[in-house]
Amino acid sequence: MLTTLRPELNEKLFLRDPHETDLGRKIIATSVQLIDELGFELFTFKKLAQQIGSTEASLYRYFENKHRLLVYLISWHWAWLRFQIRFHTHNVTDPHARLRLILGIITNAHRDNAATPELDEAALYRVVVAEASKTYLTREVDQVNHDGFYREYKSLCADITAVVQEIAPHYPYPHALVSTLLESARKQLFFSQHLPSLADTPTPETAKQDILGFLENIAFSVLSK
Amino acid sequence: MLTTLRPELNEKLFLRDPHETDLGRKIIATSVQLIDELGFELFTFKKLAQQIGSTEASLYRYFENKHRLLVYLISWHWAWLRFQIRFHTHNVTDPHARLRLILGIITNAHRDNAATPELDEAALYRVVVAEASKTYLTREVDQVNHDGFYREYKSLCADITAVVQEIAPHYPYPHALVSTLLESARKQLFFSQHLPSLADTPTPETAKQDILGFLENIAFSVLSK
DNA sequence: CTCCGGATAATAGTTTTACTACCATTTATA
DNA sequence: TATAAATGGTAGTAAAACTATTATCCGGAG
Repeated sequence: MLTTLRPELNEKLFLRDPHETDLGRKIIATSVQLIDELGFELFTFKKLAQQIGSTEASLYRYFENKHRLLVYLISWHWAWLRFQIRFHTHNVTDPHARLRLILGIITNAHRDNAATPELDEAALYRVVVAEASKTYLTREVDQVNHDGFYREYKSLCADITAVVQEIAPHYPYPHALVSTLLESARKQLFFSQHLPSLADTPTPETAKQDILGFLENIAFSVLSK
Repeated sequence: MLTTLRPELNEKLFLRDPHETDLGRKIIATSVQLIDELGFELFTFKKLAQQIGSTEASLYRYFENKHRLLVYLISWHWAWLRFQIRFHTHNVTDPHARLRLILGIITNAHRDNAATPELDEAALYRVVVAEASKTYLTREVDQVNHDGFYREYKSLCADITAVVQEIAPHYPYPHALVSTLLESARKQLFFSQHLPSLADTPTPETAKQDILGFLENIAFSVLSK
């Protein structure tokens, strides 16, 4: 099970595989907690090292810098989403039903009963909502992209795009639609928490369900034409 | 004309009004150039001061920090968009035509013939595309929002939402739709330039037109139900 | 005209972050 | 057991983000 939940990420994402060592696993688990708590800007390798009981230099042996660590964590989440999608849509033949399931998974509106022992999955999702855009909103996008660091996200989009194209083979914007749905799922959750006048989520309790309704409405309106 | 193009921004956005002094105007004009060139992370008050021929301490008299300066610049853009929307839809009565015009304006697909003497409007738009999310993806969102720093963006959304509600009074997600369209306009342009597999823009030349088509397709599919 | 007060800008710091070079220790293997 | 390779720890540096202090300008009161 553990192996299944630990997808193979691009090896360039790290200098040394954090899953191989005790310190490495501590880095992953503790950085999620700390970024969730402090936000990415205030998060530093020094604070992380103190929390772990290690030193800055040791952390730099695993990740080139804190941005690469963020890319690793976010990539892990995309790979994990992709795994969940494959798992839950495994024997669903109707593409409409598949897309509906996928939207449920990407809005995190489904209940998550799988165990991820090394990682606080809820904390990671909060980090994804607040910080994921920062993985590519950087001057080094093109370099980072060229090195294949966004492979997980692009694979996830490609998988969902295939479902969209199965539903509507002649729809002209399948890639844009999928990336918009993925981005909007996170952004609307962020807005519902911090800038509610930009969202339509009356109560925080039902926010994820409301967002799911919104995304389903967009997807199926657009694809049913 | 100049006064019209210089909307009243929230006074809390700055410590001293940059439009009142020579140095202030230089800060605005030069910071747009520098952020466009370096990206927000590598942009510093020291570099800006050197470029202007001033000092760090002087800049801190105008803006609390570089993040507040970014919020100011981005707010200026939202206010400017809102002005353009009012100007171009002034005597358009059909809400469908108005929304179509608005989408053209927010994708920057329309030709801009207005003069903005103090500001390189094209450079500012590139900054908006690459950096706007960073104005709210910060630990201080709630504080910054409470101080009214996102007023311009929220007013812009509110104006467009009103048009949406005129078209479809019973559509349940007007706020989410508008913020998604606004966010997607920028993000799809970014993707078309840096992560093209997430967009549907075959050539860079037609990117803005393609994105406009995508957004129109979403908006009118959703609202025509 | 000149002296004074307040506003503005420049100088020269401090603290923190991001990173690096170097040293010590442990572990794996010949 | 010897040794080198891997791992971790120490002690820096350069730059960024701010800040406290000092210098300069500028408009009015005497």
